[in-house]
Amino acid sequence: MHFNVTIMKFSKTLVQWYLQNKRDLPWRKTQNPYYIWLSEIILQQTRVDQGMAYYFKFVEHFSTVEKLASASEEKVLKLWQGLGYYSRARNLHFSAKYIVNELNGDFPDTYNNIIKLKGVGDYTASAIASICFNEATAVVDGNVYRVLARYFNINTPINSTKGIKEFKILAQELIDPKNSGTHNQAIMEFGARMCKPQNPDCEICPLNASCLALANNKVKELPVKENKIKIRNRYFNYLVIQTEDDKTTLVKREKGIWLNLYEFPLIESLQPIDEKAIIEHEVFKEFFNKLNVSIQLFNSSMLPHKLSHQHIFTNFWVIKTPASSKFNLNWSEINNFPVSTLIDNFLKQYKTN
DNA sequence: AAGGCGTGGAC
DNA sequence: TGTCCAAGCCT
Repeated sequence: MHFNVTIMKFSKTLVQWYLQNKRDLPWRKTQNPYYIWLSEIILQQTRVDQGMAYYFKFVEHFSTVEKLASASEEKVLKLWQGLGYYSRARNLHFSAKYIVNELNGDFPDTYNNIIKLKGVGDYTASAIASICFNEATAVVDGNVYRVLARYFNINTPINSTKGIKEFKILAQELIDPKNSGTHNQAIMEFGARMCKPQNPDCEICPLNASCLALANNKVKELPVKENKIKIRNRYFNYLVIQTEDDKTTLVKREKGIWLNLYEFPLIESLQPIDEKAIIEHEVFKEFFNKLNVSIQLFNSSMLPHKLSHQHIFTNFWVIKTPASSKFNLNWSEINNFPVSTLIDNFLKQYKTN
């Protein structure tokens, strides 16, 4: 019984702090599940500051789930361009079509049905169910892991199977069932603004008197995370075709990173390769067999593009050719295609030359 | 279950 | 500079 009192105090303290300190964010003005869904997908592994402009763009272009569903995937990906984790956009679009075509346009209104949407996992289903439908399902995101690991001094790795289960159960015990949406947003906002990863504001924290990590001087060690990712190096050689009549060619990526985005014809290698190797490569021969071409490296040294899990070193080879029916994309239309930030950065440089 | 999947801000 | 990691999900 004493523990229950503590639980209620925990939630009440968080919610009280939240109501006084919450940021004024656009998705906090609505309980429309479509908009909440949109915001939650955009904010997966993404900071509010980075996602905000995309939220406004999507609300403006797709004010309803029907409008999103009837758009082309290319349009959706183009609007998503620059935000990363593009499977979010593909799944968002897929699920919009599912809602319109299979659910008669009615957004699912329970955790169990919301989580059936592609791209929606335990976190997002809990967020939508609690915020929009007042279902008492606890969210566990990076903020919640941190707040709980510190407050209860838990050193189970948060990305282990055991940790995922343990923290979900704990979060579920702590939720205020009468106030689940606000509770969930409160603990996340608290983690983002007070119990920050670096330099948390423990001195002024409303929970500092009962925080076990603070009492045990473990704040900096928590939460524990295991399995550091290994970074692999990749070497990209893009064939930037420039015909005499100002045409070029883009191709759609068919696997791995940047799936369904567009890029120039690509020769990839495990180690850097030189111009001779490019010219002798099959892809090059396919495109330029018997054509009179000149080849020039655009960048002076390989351009590093660092992702969280791989480093891509890129050369952009500008290849000038006579007009050919093989190359029929006008340079003026190139901005209609969704491309990676790597390609986008190149295009900005190239066009100003 | 472990690895793939982006980008950019903070320190 | 490198390192961490952010309202995670999928396979």
